[in-house]
Amino acid sequence: MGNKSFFIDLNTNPLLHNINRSPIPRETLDEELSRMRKESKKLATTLTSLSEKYNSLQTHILELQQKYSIHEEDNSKLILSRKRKAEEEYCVNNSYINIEEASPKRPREITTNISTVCVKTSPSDQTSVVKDGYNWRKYGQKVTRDNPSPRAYFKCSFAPTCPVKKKVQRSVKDTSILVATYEGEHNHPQPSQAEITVPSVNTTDPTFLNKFMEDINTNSLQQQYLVEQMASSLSKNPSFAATVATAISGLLF
DNA sequence: CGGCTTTGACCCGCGC
DNA sequence: GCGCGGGTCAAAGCCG
Repeated sequence: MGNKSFFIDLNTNPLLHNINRSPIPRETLDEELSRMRKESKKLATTLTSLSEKYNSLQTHILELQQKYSIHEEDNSKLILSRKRKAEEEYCVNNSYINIEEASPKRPREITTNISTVCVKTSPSDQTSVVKDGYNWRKYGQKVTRDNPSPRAYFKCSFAPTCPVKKKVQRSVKDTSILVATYEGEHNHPQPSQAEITVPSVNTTDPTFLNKFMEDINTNSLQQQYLVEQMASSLSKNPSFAATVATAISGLLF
């Protein structure tokens, strides 16, 4: 046995075998085949485990959604005005939903593009700041009837040029969740991309998993968001599963 | 000193 | 018409 180190290319480029035709001993090939089978088994186990975790996460999300919708219904029957009910429903089924039309009950105010964003914060963080890359000026704060946490009112710093307003209030059910409601569209570029707390994720990007691993090590909030993104992508994006498999196999080897 | 936050007062729509 | 409650204003205070 001379040089025991050899290169495995997993047959990704069959042309290489034609170029390098030096004979490989059968024992070595058998050994390698056996090792690859083991690795394949390990990979299958990892994927099964990942799939199980995803399923349990999805079940959990569905349970939460059901809980929320039941609660909303109760609230609407008891105390909430129609307007407030409509506003809260924006956040029930997703973390980010665009609503094209404002409440018809307010004809005075022609508002378009109302959107709601739920942001998970650390429980110790008591501020009402949702970093989204724009600069905001707080112009009011109010304690509302249905929520003990005060609602903060913000205007874009570019006002009056920029008509965008933002309302931020903690969720009644989970005070670590900040619910930000945006009204209108910015008519200017984003002043600072660096301050964005919630990152946008391109799950079709092959380098996504590497970025994901880095993020896990640096930011727990981002970690939670990215896990949600992954769970969502597993169901919505067929190529994402392949990307995950590739990345995992990369880690294993 | 300028910009931002705080906070009480005021406005206005909605339901009764 | 009245009261309630959400949204906004604006003066005062704070901070870099």
